[in-house]
Amino acid sequence: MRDFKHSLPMELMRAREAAMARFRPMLRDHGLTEQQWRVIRALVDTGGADVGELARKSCLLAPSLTRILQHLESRSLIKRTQNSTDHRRAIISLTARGRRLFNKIGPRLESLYRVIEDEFGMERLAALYTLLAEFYETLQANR
Amino acid sequence: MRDFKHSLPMELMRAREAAMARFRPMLRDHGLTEQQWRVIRALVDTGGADVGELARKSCLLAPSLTRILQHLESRSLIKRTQNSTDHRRAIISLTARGRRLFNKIGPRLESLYRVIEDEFGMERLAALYTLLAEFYETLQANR
DNA sequence: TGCATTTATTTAACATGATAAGTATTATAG
DNA sequence: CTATAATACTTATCATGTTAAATAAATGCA
Repeated sequence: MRDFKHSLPMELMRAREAAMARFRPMLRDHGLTEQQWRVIRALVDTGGADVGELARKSCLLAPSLTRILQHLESRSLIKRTQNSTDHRRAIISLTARGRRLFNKIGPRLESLYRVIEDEFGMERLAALYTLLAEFYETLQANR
Repeated sequence: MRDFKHSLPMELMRAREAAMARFRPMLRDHGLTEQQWRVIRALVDTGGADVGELARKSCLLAPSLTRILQHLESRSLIKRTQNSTDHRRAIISLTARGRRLFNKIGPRLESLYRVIEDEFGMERLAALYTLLAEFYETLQANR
């Protein structure tokens, strides 16, 4: 059998964890988990979206997102607006406080990311991005 | 700011999830989570190890591993043997039942893995492995 | 030897991951 | 127009992720 060390899901996880270990402490200093941050960032990107779109953009399962939104709402970082044409959907958007938090954290995470770019090199990083995107597309196409 | 879609941790996660989606149903059919399977596989690889070594080999945090071992022990898939020289460490190993389960599932997962090899191509897969390992090493080295 | 320190593992507490089931709203066939 | 199916979330349940603290055994040093 193929060596255990060469399990692709494990390698993907280890690489991801090595990167997240750089980012997580700063998020934690601001009382955010990485998942909560993904939601906030998706809301900045979209300027407001329903739960389904948010789930796709932030790569979260619907039940997880439901809990995270409840949490963020209790901290007044997001707000819900009823969609007038479809009452099943609620449009989620950032509050002013949520935007302020994003503006404070975003640049700091960017600079941490640049350190990684410097260490690993832009070319290899780009190559990695390409392979990952191709891998994902291949597996989705034949699903 | 860099496009949200190009967040490396997200891309790593998406690629991993695409792969795991192929494997998870079969594990589930046998009542195993992916993490439980990683532990079983690490035990086959090592032929028995203490909790610390298992945590490293299976990429699990110690608290998670503690719970998983309790679970696997209750299903009689693993057993604990006291280390006579160091009473803090218990050596974990598979039971006969655990080995039988591994022998049943292992080959089926292997064949699923070969499908991915065929779809994505051995060369690109090897390139991906290499980049992932280099990325991990780079980030660990400068930690 | 005796005691502070380190190491190995477990507990605790809270957040998320994964699957199934429930609820409310909208779309659709007849 | 209405019963039915599909859609969009939410709840429920169990397992794991993450951090901090607790416990117990082994080590190191005065």
